[in-house]
Amino acid sequence: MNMITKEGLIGQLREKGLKLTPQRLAIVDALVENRHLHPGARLIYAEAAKRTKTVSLSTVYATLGEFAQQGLIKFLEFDRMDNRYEGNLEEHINLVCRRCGKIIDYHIPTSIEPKDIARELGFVVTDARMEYYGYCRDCLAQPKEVMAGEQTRDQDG
Amino acid sequence: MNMITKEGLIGQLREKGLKLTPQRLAIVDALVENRHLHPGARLIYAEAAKRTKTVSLSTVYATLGEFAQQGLIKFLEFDRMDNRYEGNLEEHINLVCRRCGKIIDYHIPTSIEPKDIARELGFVVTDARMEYYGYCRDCLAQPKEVMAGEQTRDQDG
DNA sequence: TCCTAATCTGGAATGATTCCGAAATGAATA
DNA sequence: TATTCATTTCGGAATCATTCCAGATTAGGA
Repeated sequence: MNMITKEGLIGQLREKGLKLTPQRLAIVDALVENRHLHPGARLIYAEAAKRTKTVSLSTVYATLGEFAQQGLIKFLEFDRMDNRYEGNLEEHINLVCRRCGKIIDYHIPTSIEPKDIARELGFVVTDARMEYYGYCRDCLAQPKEVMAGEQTRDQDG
Repeated sequence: MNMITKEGLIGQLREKGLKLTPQRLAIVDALVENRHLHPGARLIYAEAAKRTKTVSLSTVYATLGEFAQQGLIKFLEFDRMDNRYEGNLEEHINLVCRRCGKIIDYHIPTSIEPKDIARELGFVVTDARMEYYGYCRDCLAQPKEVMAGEQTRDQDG
């Protein structure tokens, strides 16, 4: 496992010489406590706001960007207008439910070898990202009527 | 292979009862002729505009959305503010170069079995998407100085 | 306690995408 | 060929996540 923890993140901030501001600590908390949700900036903002007197959305964006850049968390470009961040740095597939939006991590048993790609195409892989879209167990358990007539997204049926 | 072709797309439009307007034909051409580029809406708009008297960006968006919804092309949610569409419907990995932005298709030799996921998690996969980020051969061939100091993106290092 | 680079902030700006009502037009039909 | 109308197109406004900015604040070393 390679999940973010409060201590781990704070330790890394110290190592990298980044200041420990109340805003950052609040964001760290929000991040860790919601790590399984693949939270977006808005959620982190809302959660962080509960934990400190002042935080602005600008700060949340800047901080998450900084964290991602430093490799503390992973940035997911997603969902058109709602990016997400994740604390699971392990290689895995994100299973994205088209109905409820929930994201489930699925550990990859065998992955495509970056070495093969480098050899074949000369392309050096630095980062991967995989998503399978579909319907999660909970949503499948819903009565049919509820599922029917629901467009998954505007565009990509 | 399962690449889009002009005849194929037009045939499908007919089958599905969609009208063949000059705008759509121009978009079809733009799509087919740039299929290896994973073009975004702006590019298609620019290319389509060369091929017909009138096209609006709204129309391009609507049309690409319609095509994707009908399964003629695949919609890629991407790049924060610049989505892409692709004509390669085959299962593959998109190799995204962090420097020049080029996207190379890499055919998947062995993929993760949706059946396994369904059995283990009850998650039914309807659609997949995989991206490996890194540097393409051409960019790696550049002198080091050019590569140095280049941030891949704002956020996700 | 001082000092300064690092941070924070609110609001304006950005830019892709969507929405909307009205005008235009394929193409089926008479 | 003319008629008809559901489909498509259009442009411009609206949306909305994210970024930018310039000034105010502050963490933390000296």
